[in-house]
Amino acid sequence: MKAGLDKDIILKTAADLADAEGIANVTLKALAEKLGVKPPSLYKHINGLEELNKALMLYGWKSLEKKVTRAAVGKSKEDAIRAIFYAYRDYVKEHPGVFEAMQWYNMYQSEENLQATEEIVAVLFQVLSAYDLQEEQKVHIVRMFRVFLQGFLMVEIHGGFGNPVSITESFDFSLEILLNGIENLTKGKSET
Amino acid sequence: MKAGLDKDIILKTAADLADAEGIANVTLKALAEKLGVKPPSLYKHINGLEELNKALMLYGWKSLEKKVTRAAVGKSKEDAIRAIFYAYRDYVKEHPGVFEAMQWYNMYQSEENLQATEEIVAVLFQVLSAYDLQEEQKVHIVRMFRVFLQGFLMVEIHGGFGNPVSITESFDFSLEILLNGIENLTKGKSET
DNA sequence: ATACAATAGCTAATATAATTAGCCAAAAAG
DNA sequence: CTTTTTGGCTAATTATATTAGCTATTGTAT
Repeated sequence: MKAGLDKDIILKTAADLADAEGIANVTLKALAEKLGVKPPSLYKHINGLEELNKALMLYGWKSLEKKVTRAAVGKSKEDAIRAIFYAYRDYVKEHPGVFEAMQWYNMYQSEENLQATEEIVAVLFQVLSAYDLQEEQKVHIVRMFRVFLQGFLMVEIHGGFGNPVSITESFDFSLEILLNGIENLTKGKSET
Repeated sequence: MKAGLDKDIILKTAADLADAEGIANVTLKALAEKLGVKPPSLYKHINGLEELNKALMLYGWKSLEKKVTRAAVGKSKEDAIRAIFYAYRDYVKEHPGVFEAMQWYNMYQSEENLQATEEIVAVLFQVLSAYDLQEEQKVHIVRMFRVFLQGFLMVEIHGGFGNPVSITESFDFSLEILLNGIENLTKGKSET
């Protein structure tokens, strides 16, 4: 019997599985079972687990980029940045497993990865263009945003914050410090 | 023939292997080979790969804590924080594989992990005690430091920064923004 | 409609790594 | 010197990924 699979269905199912059980539990065995086929059948559509995970990573960056871009439409400066941060966090809470895949492949420097994140970096640069900043400063800021978001959300989705203090408040608190930092950069300039 | 292994030797060897080849390549097969024994022999000293990785994680947090604490001795406020950040980054560059293990297990919320990181969190709180801050603010700040360092270093050791702009400058830039943010918190207070 | 090509599933087999069972010699303890 | 414990081993088991090769179904062109 033909199950009518294709790469897209497999990817979506893998994404669901990852979100529900964690990326470590996305095995070809489990995936095949969920799809009602035997593991070798998957090879007619994908080239193995490695490729599947990469596809998941790319899929994740694309959806995240879409969501983040939409969130920033019609907003500028701090409002835009806040919207982007919240959208990012929302996405990760909805898709923790896909985010894990994004991080996992992030660990290996690769052309694919750079391309996958290129779009989202471009959105950030665009927002930063409203500030009076040097190019290098923008690079630093984008990097700072990136590592903050990745670090924070990675810890959050794995329940790594032990303290009872509100995690959302920590997120907001940190975000305001970062925004303030940017604000002060431009202020410092005009005062000389 | 008895090879004279013990848990400590195994751990150190695993740490070296992790630093040289990445945590994903720390297999019992590779480790056994490096130690000149067969894989099953390792089970006389450790309870499997899972436990070994946990031990590696704990070992990492302990050494990091030692290094970080030493770096902060005799310094206060911003100087202490800068010293801690640099020490942290140094440690990770020296022991990227062990750091991966620390992060990996960080992904699973666990009592062990909370205990392992407790010491280092305590050091940070101690440094922050020199500032006029509320307890909740301190928690936010420690979280912010933590996720920034973890995020930044994870990306850095995996070569994830594509841009030619200096990574050290980005690190310093971000650090100053965080320090500035704390400074402003206390300023805001005294002005009311 | 019918032949035929391509596709998408399958079973069986192979490879790698972790782990367990159970043996045996070396070391340590009395 | 005997006995016990320990730390290595080989052999077997499990789990997953992957490959090889078979076959039925689907789609297509005459």
